[in-house]
Amino acid sequence: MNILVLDDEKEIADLVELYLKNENYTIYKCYTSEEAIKYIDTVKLDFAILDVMLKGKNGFEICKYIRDKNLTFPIIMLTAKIEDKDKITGLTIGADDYVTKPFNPLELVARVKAAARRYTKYNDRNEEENVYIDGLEISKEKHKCLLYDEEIILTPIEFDILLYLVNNRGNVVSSEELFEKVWKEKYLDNNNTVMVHIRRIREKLKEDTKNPKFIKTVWGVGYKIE
Amino acid sequence: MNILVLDDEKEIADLVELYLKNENYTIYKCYTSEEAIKYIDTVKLDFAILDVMLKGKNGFEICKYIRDKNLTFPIIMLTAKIEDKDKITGLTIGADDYVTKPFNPLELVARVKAAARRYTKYNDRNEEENVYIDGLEISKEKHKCLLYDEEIILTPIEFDILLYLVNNRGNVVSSEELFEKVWKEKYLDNNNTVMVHIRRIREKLKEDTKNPKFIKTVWGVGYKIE
DNA sequence: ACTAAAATGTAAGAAAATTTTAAGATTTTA
DNA sequence: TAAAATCTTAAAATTTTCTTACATTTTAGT
Repeated sequence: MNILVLDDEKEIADLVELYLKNENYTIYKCYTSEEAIKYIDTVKLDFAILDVMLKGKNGFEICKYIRDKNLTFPIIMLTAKIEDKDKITGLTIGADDYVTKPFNPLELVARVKAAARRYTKYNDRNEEENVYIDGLEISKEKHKCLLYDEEIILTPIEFDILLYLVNNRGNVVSSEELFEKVWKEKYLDNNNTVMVHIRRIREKLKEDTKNPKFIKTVWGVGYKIE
Repeated sequence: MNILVLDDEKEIADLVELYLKNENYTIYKCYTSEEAIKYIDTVKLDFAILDVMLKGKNGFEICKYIRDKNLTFPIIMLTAKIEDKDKITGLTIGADDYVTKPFNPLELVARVKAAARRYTKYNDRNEEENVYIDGLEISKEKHKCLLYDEEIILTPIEFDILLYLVNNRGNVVSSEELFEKVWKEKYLDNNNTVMVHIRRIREKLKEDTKNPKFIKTVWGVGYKIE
């Protein structure tokens, strides 16, 4: 994840950088808004942490610059502890959260993670809500799976696998692809984890082992639902 | 879709307008409640986004004005993070959802879409004052909970959690969502606060621990009431 | 302002359910 | 028929949820 960090107080920028690098994020650190704009224009950023009060342009304007470019990644603003809370609200427009100085770096890290989590959640919400296939009905919102109107209790991973297959109805999906989409991590050695899960899903869907109705195996390639 | 946007902070109203126009909605933007009332009286609106705290009339009164006219389209309220919880709860009555400032415009767009979808799906609003589920009766107005006609004394947080679950009957609600809705704060690390409250509610509802009747846990996802 | 009671939050270990692993069995392909 | 791919199974490892006790905060009454 590429994170832009902008603060004209060198110590703070360095501190933030130190803690975030520790979480294996890539940091684009800058002390002036000019540098920040350069990064915004050239790097594919995933997150920004901006100080509100800078010498020249203030952080709010950078935030606005980002939003005006229709970039939607999360932004956290750093604000000095001011009495006037309305002012904070005003200055953090378009941001996702703010942290008042002085702050505990660990709290900042926690907020970064939380904002990033929320962002991916809202970004993934693009698929259709309900899917029907033969006797199978899957409701993403209710997190429910019905087989001939009878509820089938699936575990989170089982549900995600079935949903992915159903969303790619008609296409063959390899174990590798399934793993990377559901687990959201790189597929390394050929563990048969996916296979075991497929087995359990078939079991719960009361599939005929020799001739599955829903999840078919395409030999040498993967699985598919027609 | 015609959306009314009311916020006396010009930047926020403009930002919201920018993002919603991008989704091909028609925006009626205003900075004062007077303008808003003019639009409400003259335009056939489908949605409203209202700031709770305005200089003159507050957004809640506008919300009430809309509901008193028997208009049932969805309303999302914008609230500052700082305003105290009780006040927010009071002020968002009659609204469908709220978003705390600062917010990511993308999140707002997602919530608008979700509220609109729900609205068109079931056009009957969840406006009833009392909810009955099996032996459980919840009176929103009286802030009371009856189990087989016997009053169960719930603390404010317990009541809010139960109410939220009941209002989302049939859907699974994650701890994270529950926390953000009830506490109106951003959910950071995995605290088990929600879990402990669920436990206490179950206890008061005399749930069978191994097989709860009302609040079911959906493993890896959250809780739900059917 | 002080105190007691109630409400809420935190943390740690127990319990429950899921997920991974690994090894042997079976099926398919060439 | 042998090799490759997939399936099956069960136990081990991990994750999530539950429970409990206690700490802290808030509220209400003097």
